[in-house]
Amino acid sequence: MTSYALLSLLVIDSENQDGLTGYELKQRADFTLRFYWVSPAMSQIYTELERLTSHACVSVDEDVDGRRTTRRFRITPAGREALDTWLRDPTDDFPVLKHPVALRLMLGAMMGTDAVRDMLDRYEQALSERRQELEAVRAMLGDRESVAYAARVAEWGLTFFDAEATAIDRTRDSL
Amino acid sequence: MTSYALLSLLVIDSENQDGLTGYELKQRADFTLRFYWVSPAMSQIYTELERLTSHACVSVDEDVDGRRTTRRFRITPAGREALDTWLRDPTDDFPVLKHPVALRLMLGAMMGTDAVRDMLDRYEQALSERRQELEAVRAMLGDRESVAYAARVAEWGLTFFDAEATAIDRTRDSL
DNA sequence: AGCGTACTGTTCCTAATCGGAATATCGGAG
DNA sequence: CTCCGATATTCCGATTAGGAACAGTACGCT
Repeated sequence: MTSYALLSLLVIDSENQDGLTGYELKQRADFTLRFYWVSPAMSQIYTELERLTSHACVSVDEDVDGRRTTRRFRITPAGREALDTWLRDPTDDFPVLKHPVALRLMLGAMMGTDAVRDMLDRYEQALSERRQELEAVRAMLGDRESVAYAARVAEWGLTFFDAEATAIDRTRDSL
Repeated sequence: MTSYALLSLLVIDSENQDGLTGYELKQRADFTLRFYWVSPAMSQIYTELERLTSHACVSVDEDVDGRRTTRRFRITPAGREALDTWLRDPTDDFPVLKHPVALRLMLGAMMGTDAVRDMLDRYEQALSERRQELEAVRAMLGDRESVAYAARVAEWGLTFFDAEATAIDRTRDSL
């Protein structure tokens, strides 16, 4: 799955002819991918790139910058095709949510009402920070047609964050 | 993290004096834990139980049932304490969402509007099935005080599902 | 010029998690 | 008594997580 996520980052960047380094891919992942997926570990990015290269889904350019050589990766036509096949595969699986707050809330009786309230407050705070970050991404995308789908994904994320805020309020009211 | 999830299942079941087998834990996880976490693989359940046993957080009863011996696991006071310490730890991390639909939506321009619509329809369908399952769990919990927190977690999940439905609608309207 | 330091870029290591297949026993329907 | 589904555990390989370690680069500062 992660390989498709990386290919998608490479496609999105592909107007830029230079390609991306593993390091840059990590940065892009940290910037947007993390809102609806996870930002893969460094280690995984490089191993996936290795694999994608061996499948000819990405091509590598070795840049010699003085004393070190860095590698820039670009998606190949074969990579695009693999991505396209995956996009058309109708067996999309269901989203996975790992929610530490819910996990703890389950044991609210053991925590006590005050500790639950504190936890909710902390989560509310963290949530509003994330929301602002995503809002900034959304604002940056504007209404340019070329990034319309990215904007839709950002909107989706904002809807999710708002629902979380609602859930916090409802839970607090029920205590 | 998974070990705490298992401990929480054992705590919740602990009115029942018999304890649970690994298999039963898997069933409980499939039933509720999957809505706000993941249902761990068999392999992981047994390895975690092994580890928890070695840390004296769970105790094991070997039941000899005819030709085979099965093991029932119960949480120990030390296990409760470990769980309690974790519950009071204020460093709860942020929820992680892995959303395949959003990942594909990002490349909507490559999919084409029709394929995007189809994907949204399929997700809407899958979502309503999940919602019904969770609704059934919620109904089963009723308003008994002993499961009030589980009910709150279920409500939280329903709020999430409703937000997903909203996001689907908004995305569809924007196409 | 030399120094410090933050950033860029890659590799490496370990642990945790995933996903089921394989195995084997049990319990009940017919 | 036989078959089949449920119970129970083990095993395997692959993927994912999370950073530390290492090395070069860019840039401001004195």
